[in-house]
Amino acid sequence: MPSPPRPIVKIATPGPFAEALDYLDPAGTAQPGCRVEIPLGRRRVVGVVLQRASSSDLEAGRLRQISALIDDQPLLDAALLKLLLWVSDYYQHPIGDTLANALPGMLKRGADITAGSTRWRLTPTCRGVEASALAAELKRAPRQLELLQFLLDADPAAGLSEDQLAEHPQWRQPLQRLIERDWVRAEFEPWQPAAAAAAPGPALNEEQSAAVYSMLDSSGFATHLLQGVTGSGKTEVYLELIRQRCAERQTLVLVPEIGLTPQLVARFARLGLPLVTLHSGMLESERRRAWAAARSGQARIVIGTRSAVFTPLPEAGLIIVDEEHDGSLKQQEGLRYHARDVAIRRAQFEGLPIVLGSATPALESIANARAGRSMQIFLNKRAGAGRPPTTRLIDLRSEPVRSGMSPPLIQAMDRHLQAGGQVMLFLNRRGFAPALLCHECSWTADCRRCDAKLTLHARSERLICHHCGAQSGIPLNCPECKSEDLIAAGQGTERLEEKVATLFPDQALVRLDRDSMRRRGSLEAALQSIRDGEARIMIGTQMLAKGHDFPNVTLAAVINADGGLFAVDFRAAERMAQLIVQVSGRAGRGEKAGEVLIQTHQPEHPLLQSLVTSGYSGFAETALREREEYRLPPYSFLAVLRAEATAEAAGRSFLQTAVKVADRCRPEGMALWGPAPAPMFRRAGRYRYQLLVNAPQRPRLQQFLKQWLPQLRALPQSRKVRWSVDVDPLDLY
DNA sequence: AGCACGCCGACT
DNA sequence: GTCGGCGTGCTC
Repeated sequence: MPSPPRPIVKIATPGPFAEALDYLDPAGTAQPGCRVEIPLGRRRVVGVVLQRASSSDLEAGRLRQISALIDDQPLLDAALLKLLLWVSDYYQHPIGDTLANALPGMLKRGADITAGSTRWRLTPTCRGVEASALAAELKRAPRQLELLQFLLDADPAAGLSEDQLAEHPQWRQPLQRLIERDWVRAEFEPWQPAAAAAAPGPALNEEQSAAVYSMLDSSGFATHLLQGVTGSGKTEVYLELIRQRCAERQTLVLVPEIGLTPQLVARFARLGLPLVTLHSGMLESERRRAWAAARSGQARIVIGTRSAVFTPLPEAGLIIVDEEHDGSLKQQEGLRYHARDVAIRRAQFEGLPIVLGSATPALESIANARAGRSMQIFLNKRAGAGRPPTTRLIDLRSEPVRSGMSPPLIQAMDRHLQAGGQVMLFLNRRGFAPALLCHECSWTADCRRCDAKLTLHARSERLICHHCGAQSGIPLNCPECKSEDLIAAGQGTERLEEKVATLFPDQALVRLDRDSMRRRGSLEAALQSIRDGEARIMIGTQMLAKGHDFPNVTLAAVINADGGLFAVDFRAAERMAQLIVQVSGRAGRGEKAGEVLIQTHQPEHPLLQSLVTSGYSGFAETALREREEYRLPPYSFLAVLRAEATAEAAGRSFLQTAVKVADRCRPEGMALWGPAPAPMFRRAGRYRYQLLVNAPQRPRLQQFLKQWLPQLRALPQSRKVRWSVDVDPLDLY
């Protein structure tokens, strides 16, 4: 008689396992989406059940049993599991680690999913005793007294959360003693996400209403590309759409960096719906709580960064991806997913409408709209008083430039400052100067571990490598020829700040970059001083360009636009155009007319010309033609195989083998480019190579990767180099 | 990824 | 003699 089928579960396990591992579940209680504790080698780990099965490819004797069931209800619902399996498959990433990307840290480690929190409070017993008596009793227990004082200082109604308590050094032992005295007690409180009072917003203009109306005019899965110029009021369109379409359901809002957009969160709060945010700056317990509130359906609006695309939403009704072109939506290590693309897939699986919003959509998104895969909606008018700024190119070849500043720029700054406007200058290079060189022998200060020049930071008196972080002191004379004639070459924000300070000594100046904003709260302080009008001139990197609304800025200038025109990376021009448009969006948001100046050595460059004369759409037209001609995305589909090692040739040799393997399974029309040294060959002491796979269709690329990568994993060589695949790469370095 | 096993060099 | 370096291999 055949033995009855044994209850087997397929479990996604942390580790480099491409597939799920099989375990026995004799009780048969582990449902898909539940976490389980399982033995793996000599350890115990937390895995997630993907599937129940009645047989296994593995011989029966090698199967082990689940040690414990953690969740009796699935933590991840079927829809989310399906999405995560798709992500693992599409990005060629181990399933266990894919799921790890979707779960808050605490849940990954097996913590309980309580949609509430433990609050620590003083008991009535304690409150009934005089403070002096308490102190007397704890005379010989100073740590308990300190902790008690900490609790006394807290709001008695709110008490202290576990996290707040953990801020107190060495809290566990004294807390235990205080509990034993019945002076302190833990109370569990079911948590409700906050909902502010609903408040009316501004009335929509005709264009905004039309946008909302056209997005309402669809059911089920539909992608809407909302291309709205800066200041056109995209957010109001999102809010109205939620009000009309999604008030009874949950809305997921993805943003590139939440730290930079507290204003956005504040505006969504106006809906009067329970709202949570999810981003990396939160404490782990806060993340778990927000995640749980989304999963329970209590949170109706979930605003989060990249990984929030994996939040469980039992009653999802709408997905919004704001600033959909932004590169930080793509994860650049480990599971290299693009949150926008995953969101589109999720919307498709769950039959939801999705809105992609941007003033400067990714060329992929524009191409999708043209191909009829999404509906493109334009907001061309600035809402309120703002008018579009005038844009002018400054030809650096015909101007005597000093420290990056041309006379026409200086004159324009003078004019705008005299008129009471604020001025913003953009330079995508922090530090004082991007190179230090010897005037006598042309020695340059290079990074020892990278193929890069060290950046001179004058303020901190260091030479810093912006690629690996290595630092050294600034030499007084040339290490080669001993000359004292060392020159700081090129422009950084620090030097620009110094120059502008001498040109406009009476104007308050603020510099915004990673170096000047290192201290907590300094960004908020700087932004406030700009909004107050206290700062007159702002100098900064990208940081300054993103999303902030400063009504009194009338002049915005790009100090050097050349970087985007001749870079090795085919997306450099797109990024430059997006930056220029974002920068332009900073000028003239209030009542006064704005002006935008762009300094360049290539004013006649077709991409720059089309951008200035016909705006971002004109640029996109030109850029898409170029992409089509060179068979680049969105007219082809890419994957990069990267390999690096401390030995100089190991990466190349692995990729050469990979090419040989590919030749055996390469489908029609597929091209392999390389292996070639990465644009920065040596970085952080490792030699880097890459191999580009270019396919005419997405399914063809997928099919190829699925045959190719398992063969590469099986190569003995593959364990001697560090390698990774990047499907739909954004950066090619 | 972790963890053990195993096989070579410098120390109590 | 052993402590510990990190190469190699395995985990349902």
